[in-house]
Amino acid sequence: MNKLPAKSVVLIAGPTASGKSAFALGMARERNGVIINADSMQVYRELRILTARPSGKDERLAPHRLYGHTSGAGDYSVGNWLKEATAEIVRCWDEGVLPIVCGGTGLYFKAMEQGLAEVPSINPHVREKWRGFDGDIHAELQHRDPEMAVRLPPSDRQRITRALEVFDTTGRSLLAWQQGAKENAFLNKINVERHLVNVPREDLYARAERRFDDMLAQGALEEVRALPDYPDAQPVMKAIGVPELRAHLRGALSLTEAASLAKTASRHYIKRQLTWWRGQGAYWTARADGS
RNA sequence: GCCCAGAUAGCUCAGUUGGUAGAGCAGCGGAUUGAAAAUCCGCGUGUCGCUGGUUCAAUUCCGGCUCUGGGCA
Repeated sequence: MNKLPAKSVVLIAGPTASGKSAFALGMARERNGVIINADSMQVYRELRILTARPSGKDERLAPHRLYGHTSGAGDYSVGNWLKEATAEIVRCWDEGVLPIVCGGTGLYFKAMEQGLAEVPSINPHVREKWRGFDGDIHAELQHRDPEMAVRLPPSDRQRITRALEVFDTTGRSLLAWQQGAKENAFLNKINVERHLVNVPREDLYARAERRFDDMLAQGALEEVRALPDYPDAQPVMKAIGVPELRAHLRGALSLTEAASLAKTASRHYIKRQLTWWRGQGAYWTARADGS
């Protein structure tokens, strides 16, 4: 592969258990690169085994950034990631090394490629108010922000909550905020090399299932036992395997049942990732030159 | 060997007072702009165990058989 012009970035995306981390590692070694994490769960320091974070050995073979660098106690999300990841990319350029963004969180890549609405941070009080709201949340949105309400099914509490907290703290519809997102896309004028690591679905399923057993053998259960008792709503608590193993630790499930449920959750996740990338055809499938 | 209860979608089961059947889970498709490993939407034809009989019509009623639980010997 040829050396890319000065301001360039490599993006490596793909479903979980596709082998993208190894691919990124090989590339980083060959091309003097730095690997920047684009996985929403691998950022949490509490979960190394369960999120299949690169090992200490891998980290010694090439520089890795944004892996296990934050606590699950916080409220990390796309906005934080985009800010940190772009800072890391710029730093790579300054140092003359190749930034390789690698991960499986489609939304993170989308935010980097297409921009993210610059919504001010939400007042914690307002956030709490809506997350804990007990009544007809969709009716509340309908009342304040009918435009968003039409776009969201009453069952999608998460997005409705977001729309409400944005409207409540900014006085503007989330829709209005989202309109301006495109212009600030970070990768607009940058040389981008894309790789979509693809593996047949059956293989992904089989690998993910085997990998979960490996995780257990490596001490995933201890990792979950050591996890502080954060509220269930914290993203870390939703990592695949955490709810299942916690249920086992509290005696509600046998280890076998917990493992089986976690494997099912992995399959669901892989399926959603495949759907995501299929849908991103315009940005990826056409431009990715594969592995 | 006898008695009882089951046998319906890949799995767990519901149901049809006789007019060929439906939920949950799994699976598949889709959406996706600050919780995204999250959140949400859509998709259900399967010899209703086999075989005779009654009936215009049986998965549903009756008989026999097979298998699976449980009980009695």
